[in-house]
Amino acid sequence: MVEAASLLWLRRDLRRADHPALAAAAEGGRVLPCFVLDPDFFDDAGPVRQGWLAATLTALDEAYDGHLCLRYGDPATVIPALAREVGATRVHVSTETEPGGAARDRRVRAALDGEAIEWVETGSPYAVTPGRILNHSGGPYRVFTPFSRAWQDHGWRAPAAEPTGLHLVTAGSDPVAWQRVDAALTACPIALPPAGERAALDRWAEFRDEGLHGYDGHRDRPDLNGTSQLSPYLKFGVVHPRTLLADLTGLAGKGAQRYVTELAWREFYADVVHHNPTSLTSDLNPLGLEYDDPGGAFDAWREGRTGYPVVDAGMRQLLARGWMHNRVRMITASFLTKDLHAWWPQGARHFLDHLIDGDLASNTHGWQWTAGTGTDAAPYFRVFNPITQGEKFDPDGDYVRRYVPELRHLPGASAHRPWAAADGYADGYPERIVDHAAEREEALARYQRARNRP
DNA sequence: TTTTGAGTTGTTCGA
DNA sequence: GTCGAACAACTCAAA
Repeated sequence: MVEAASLLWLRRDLRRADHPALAAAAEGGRVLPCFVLDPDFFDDAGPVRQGWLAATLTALDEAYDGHLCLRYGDPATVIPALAREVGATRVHVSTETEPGGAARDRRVRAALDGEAIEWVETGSPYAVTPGRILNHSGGPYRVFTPFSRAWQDHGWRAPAAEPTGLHLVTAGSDPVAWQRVDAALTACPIALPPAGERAALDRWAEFRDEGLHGYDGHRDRPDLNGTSQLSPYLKFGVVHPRTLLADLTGLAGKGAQRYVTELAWREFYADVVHHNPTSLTSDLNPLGLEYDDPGGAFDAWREGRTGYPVVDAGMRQLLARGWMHNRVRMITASFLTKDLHAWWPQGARHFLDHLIDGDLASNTHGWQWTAGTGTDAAPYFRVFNPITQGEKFDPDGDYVRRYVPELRHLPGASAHRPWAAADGYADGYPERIVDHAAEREEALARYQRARNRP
């Protein structure tokens, strides 16, 4: 057993490069990098999210040259015990801003209190740590565009330099913990993207050099491969947004500007959650709408058999890939909230259970935006039409046919209207479970009633 | 303090 | 088929 001056407790910063907490830890002597499989987070995560974390941890251990110490248990017990075990006098972390993680950190700090072990926070998963961007009245922004301007004006630090003279040490991992990781890899029901930092940076370089130019025009097209596909890496901090922003700074063009704006959305929603933690589970702006329990219709939505092709393609893409195109996330979310009249947390939970990029703040507030309860006082009349949205953003029907084999016999855009084709239902595609025009009227009527209620 | 302009991503209808 | 107007009222941000 080699003693370590510091633990580097990794959480949403599972990388080596551009890592301020690693740099800070390295300055103080030998470093033990560790990760805690927290049953509160891990055990109920579902096989897809567990699988992606497991693959990421396996790659992380390689990135740290096999030095990653993995333990299973409550961090409030595990971290102080590990620090004692290796004689560490400091625990270095990146600041956790999400309410659940922040509460966990408070418990761990309390457990370290009597131990003469210092807690050091350096950096966060964001270019600008949530809470730093304030409006002229000193309060938080609740509208995206002014936030985005203020965030860009504020700017961010350059990427952290690679620490010199880094000396990593090893401590025994909990064998049960690695067994759980291996089991999660085996049990993962979907094909995962390549995990780890090398894969993330390669993906970024490819997108930056080849995809960014067409990003502004293609990002809304689920039939094309026009997005960066970096969200699963950003979720665990395998790549830091500041790394991307540093690359984007010198780049002109609408694609680069648009990509910066998309990163700003991630920061905006983290900021909104920082100032409104209860918005993770309830309406940011309670409207007093009447909601339905969609019952069996919820299962049809979940499994992709609503009879609306682009909705079903999206829901099946989610189950098959652990990922769904952003445009289709909005269409499917609108369908659940406006056509089936469900309360948004029911859908948000399903997304979070199946997305490998499931980010609590972005997912929740994406849903709240669609439902009309979130930021952006949404016009009441914003109800997506799943048919025209499909025809507009999947104009050749390629996306639908890719994920809905029952519609592969329908050419071009006709895949969006099987009811209009003589043989539209020949391969067993289900009939529409609701009439969109009627449910749109119902949704508008509910908004009207909520508005008139005292 | 008051006022003014704006608010990611839409749909439908009628000319 | 294309295009502009209408679709509530409200909240937010900044001058």
